[in-house]
Amino acid sequence: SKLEMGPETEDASEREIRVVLEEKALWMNFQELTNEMIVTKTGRRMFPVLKVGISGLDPNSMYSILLDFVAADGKRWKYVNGEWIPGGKPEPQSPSCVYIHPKSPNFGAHWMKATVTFSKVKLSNKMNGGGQIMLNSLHKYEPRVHIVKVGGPQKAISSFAFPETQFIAVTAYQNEEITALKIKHNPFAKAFLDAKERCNSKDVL
Amino acid sequence: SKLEMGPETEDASEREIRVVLEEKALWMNFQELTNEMIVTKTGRRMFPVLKVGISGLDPNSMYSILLDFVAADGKRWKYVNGEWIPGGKPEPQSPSCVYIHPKSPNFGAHWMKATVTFSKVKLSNKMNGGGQIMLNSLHKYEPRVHIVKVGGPQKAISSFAFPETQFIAVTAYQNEEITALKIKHNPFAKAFLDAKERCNSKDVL
DNA sequence: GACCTTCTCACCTACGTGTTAAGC
DNA sequence: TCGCTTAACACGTAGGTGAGAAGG
Repeated sequence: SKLEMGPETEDASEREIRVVLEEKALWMNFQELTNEMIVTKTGRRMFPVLKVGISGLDPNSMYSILLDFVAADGKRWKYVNGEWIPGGKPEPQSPSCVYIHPKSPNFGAHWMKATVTFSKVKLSNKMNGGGQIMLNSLHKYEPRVHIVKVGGPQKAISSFAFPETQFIAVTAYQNEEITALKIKHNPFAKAFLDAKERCNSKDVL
Repeated sequence: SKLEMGPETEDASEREIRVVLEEKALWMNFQELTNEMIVTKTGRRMFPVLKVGISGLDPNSMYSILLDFVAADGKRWKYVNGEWIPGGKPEPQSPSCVYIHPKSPNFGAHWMKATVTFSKVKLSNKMNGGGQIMLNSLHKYEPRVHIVKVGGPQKAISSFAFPETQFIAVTAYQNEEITALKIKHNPFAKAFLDAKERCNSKDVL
């Protein structure tokens, strides 16, 4: 299912819904180096995980929280001599499919009482309708969160983009500094952190 | 949070909501032997897992699905000489706390499109507000599912009990036939299934 | 002693990592 | 060759089993 959007924040009128990115410092460490996210056939989780704090909802109304990825430019990027350089011809990119946060739909009170975490979204380079989001490898994307009021008169959608979380989709990491940063912070990559530590203690001996 | 119930099926009027137990044959294997469920301080999952098919909801209305456990009798049971025998004095038992299915609230269409599975409910013998359900060890219980319409004028609750799924809460299995049946069917107990198989092949040698 | 509960343990399921070599 | 993708792999996280010994 795709989401065709008009201009952003169609209905941030009366209440002023706010969505703020969490762990911004971590994201900026990656942004500095130009962030990369692995895409695989079966889908790969994001790291860092996108987490947001939400406020300004009606506690008693029902909302769904959506995540999609906007092509930051239509360009194909290439990593040469330690640098990302864009291809010249921007192709038109349609917005990605939409990931629906698994706790959707739920009350405004639920979404506001704690950080909303998109830990389970999976990025793929193939379309295989298992809830994964298909992206084009070597293209740049910007995550975007949508808040949709459900049950009521519909058409109340607010959208929020997070430039700090931009990344280039890749099938294998290009910048080894990105790899090192992922290993340093992602608990699931602990095996490789341990390996590096063993290496370092060898150097000392 | 407790659920005080009047007579069952307060509002099964116009639509006739139906809730049917899945994997009934498996449940009856356990029922035959008098089923037991482990309770621990931190909470233990049920096996078999309670799974139900739901029909007759309004696809566009919002419902929450609840699970609780009714004390089948107030009696304390005892396993002696390979048999469960009840104690004489039935104590009054209040209904258990309520487990809210994690996909609640959701549309009728969602609940009806696939089997609803309570795999994550945890049974405990202590009260330690982490979403676990406290039961009294050595007492007999009957699982019960409630369907609550939310958002609307409330007070529309339908309840369904499943006699085939009755069990006695225990801190350690009493009937070794129950243990064997659990090991046979629960993938998480595969270690003990393998051990038994190694044993059997030894016998052959 | 008898009965029930608690804790630690080995052994699984299930799956998230980057690495590496092979494929195209 | 080169650039990119794929699949198998070792090694983690995270947590669900009953066994068996210890506790009350």
